[in-house]
Amino acid sequence: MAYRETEKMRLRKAENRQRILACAQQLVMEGGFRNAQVTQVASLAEVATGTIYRHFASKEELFAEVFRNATRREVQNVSESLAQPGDAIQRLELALTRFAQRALNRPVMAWALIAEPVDPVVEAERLQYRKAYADLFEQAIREGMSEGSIPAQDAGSSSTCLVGAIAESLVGPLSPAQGGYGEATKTINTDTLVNSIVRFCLQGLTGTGR
Amino acid sequence: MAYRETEKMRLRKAENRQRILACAQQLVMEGGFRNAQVTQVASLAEVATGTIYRHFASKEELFAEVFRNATRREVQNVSESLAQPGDAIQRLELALTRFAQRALNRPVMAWALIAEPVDPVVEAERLQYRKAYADLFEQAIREGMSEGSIPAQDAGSSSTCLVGAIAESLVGPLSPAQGGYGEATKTINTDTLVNSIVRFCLQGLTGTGR
DNA sequence: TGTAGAAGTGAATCATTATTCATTTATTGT
DNA sequence: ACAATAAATGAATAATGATTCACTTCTACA
Repeated sequence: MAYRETEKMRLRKAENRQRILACAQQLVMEGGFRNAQVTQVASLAEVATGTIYRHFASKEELFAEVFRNATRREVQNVSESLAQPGDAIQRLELALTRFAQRALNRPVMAWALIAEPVDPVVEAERLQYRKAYADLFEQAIREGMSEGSIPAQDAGSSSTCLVGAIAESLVGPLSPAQGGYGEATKTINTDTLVNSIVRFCLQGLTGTGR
Repeated sequence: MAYRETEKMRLRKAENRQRILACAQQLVMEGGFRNAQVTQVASLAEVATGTIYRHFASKEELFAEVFRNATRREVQNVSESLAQPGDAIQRLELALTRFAQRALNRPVMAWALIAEPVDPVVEAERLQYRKAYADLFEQAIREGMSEGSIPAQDAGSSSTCLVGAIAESLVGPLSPAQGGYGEATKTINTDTLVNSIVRFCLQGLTGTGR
């Protein structure tokens, strides 16, 4: 008798899987989920269409994983911002600012994650992902309430409002229908925009202008 | 020679067109855009598939019009709320409250208008529709700034934040993935939820708790 | 009643993509 | 080298649904 899966082989398979994911992600980054077809992914990854299905149960699963990966990084970033030193307000300010700036720097990907119409499985991921942000914010708000920097309130509702306010504020600038920001306008308005959003959000939380 | 379009005929055509629109809307109200196919619309309206195409250039056009109609009513409602007597804050409070309550009363339609993934033409309508709300809010904020009930701020950014905060707060409750609100929970939590959202929004604008 | 023109019909067609699977190619241990 | 097994291939198939169009039915008017 003969074939037994060897370490080398397991590694190669893992690499292929990774490459497929990376290529799928690249396509999303370039043109959103809409023009990332299985065939495209395969040809970019230099494998046959059928190979994709050796690694992923369906297109939806593949792209759900792409979504999760892209998202994990963003959530991680927010999480780290909220773990910096400072009171809850300062940390939330940092997190919101960084989130917005990162989105504006990778507009197509951000739009795909935040607002692009996607199929139901990916949409389910999106709901989770928004929930993940909201949970992080909620935690920070609770901490603020304990330490006294944020007045008593329904932390859950407030956190959802934060997510919504920032997401909506980015949709316009990010939306390809609007052409996104032109390169020229970009650097000029980004900071002002981010400032206004953050101001509104913090004020919504604290009831205090700065 | 013979046929000349008569008044009676023009009327009948208009009625058919209307009926098609109404049936399409009904389907959206029942199951969102996703399960509103041209064939379904035709059969519900008791016309042949081909007839749809006598009245609308394409499926996308048809549903874009459905979207516009549904939307017009909502925007109208907000507009009316903002035209009530009272200072800007009071009027905004009314508008936000009514908007949220109406959405929670027609959850499937609201979800379709606010958050369901839709094709690009309808998505373009959605952006306009969100813009329409934002514009109304922006106007009210400006009035508030003039009359002194709202402190100086970027009215444009703030209005977008309002739209986002309220939309996001509704997505969870409305989303069919979450099953929407169960009937039981519905009446219990609706008011609390709406209150929290509105509180956050007004505070975001004014920097003042109530 | 005849006929020119318009409206309505719905089965057939087209378009787009995801998915399959019979076949080929690679890998492993004897 | 060979047998046993797994991985890779990609053309063919399947599925979904929008759209068309040759034909039928209806309307208006002389």
